[in-house]
Amino acid sequence: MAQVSARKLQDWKDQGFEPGNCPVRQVLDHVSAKWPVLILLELGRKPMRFNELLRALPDISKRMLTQSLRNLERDGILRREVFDTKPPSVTYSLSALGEGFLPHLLALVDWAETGMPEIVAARQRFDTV
Amino acid sequence: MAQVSARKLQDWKDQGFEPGNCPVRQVLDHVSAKWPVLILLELGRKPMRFNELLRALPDISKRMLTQSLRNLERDGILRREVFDTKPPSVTYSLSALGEGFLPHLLALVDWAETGMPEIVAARQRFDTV
DNA sequence: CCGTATCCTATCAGATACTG
DNA sequence: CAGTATCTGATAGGATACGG
Repeated sequence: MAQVSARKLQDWKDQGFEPGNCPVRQVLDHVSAKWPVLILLELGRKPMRFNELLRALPDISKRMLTQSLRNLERDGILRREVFDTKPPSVTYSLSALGEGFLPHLLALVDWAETGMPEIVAARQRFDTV
Repeated sequence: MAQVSARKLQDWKDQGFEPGNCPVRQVLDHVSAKWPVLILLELGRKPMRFNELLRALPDISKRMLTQSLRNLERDGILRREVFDTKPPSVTYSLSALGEGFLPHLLALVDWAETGMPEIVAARQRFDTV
């Protein structure tokens, strides 16, 4: 594993990727930020409409929901479909790209859940010193 | 996969996990933030000293490096060893927990790299509309 | 060498009010 | 229903200077 990590980093540096201009990091930032994670998990269950998401995520604001959805849509991770009914309805769903991301996200969440006891213990040790 | 996602979310809600008080998210935030990702990738290659990391990550500031290292140390993801030589030296290395995280991180990076062409295309479509 | 302390700015994110 | 606009407080993050 260390070798993989080492090779990847070297590859990037060979290509002149400074952390600042790395396109991968931009995407990672979008998907791993506060709300996008929750949004993607919700949409992993089923496609949803705007206000449906608003209700499912109790303490998100409209502003943040809109912004997060736009970012994810722009990156092609989710799809936005407008039905010109009255009143209008808009549904959001994962794209193929988004579906491909979900397993990684769940694996990460699993890792964090599994490691929680150890992490909590580490924190207590750190804080009491 | 959708089922896994659905069950997980329901489990959390049953346990009264609001997004705001979710401990998993705190950890995820720490490891997925701007600098920690790069730090973990570097330490995935080999243990490193403070200034060594500073040189490896060209545009990080001391302040941010210190802060990021402390967060990761507090969560027990990396280990900090002080050798009381003169001048003093401090080395950072991944803990078992950190080693366990690395594969997930690399998988995510891989996903992002593989998907980049599609993402770039999606962005252009989005921006030209 | 390995940090801390301070200051200062830019961006993030919540609350509120308004629109097609 | 599905947003946009605006204002404001909180937070992140860079630059610089200093200390053990």
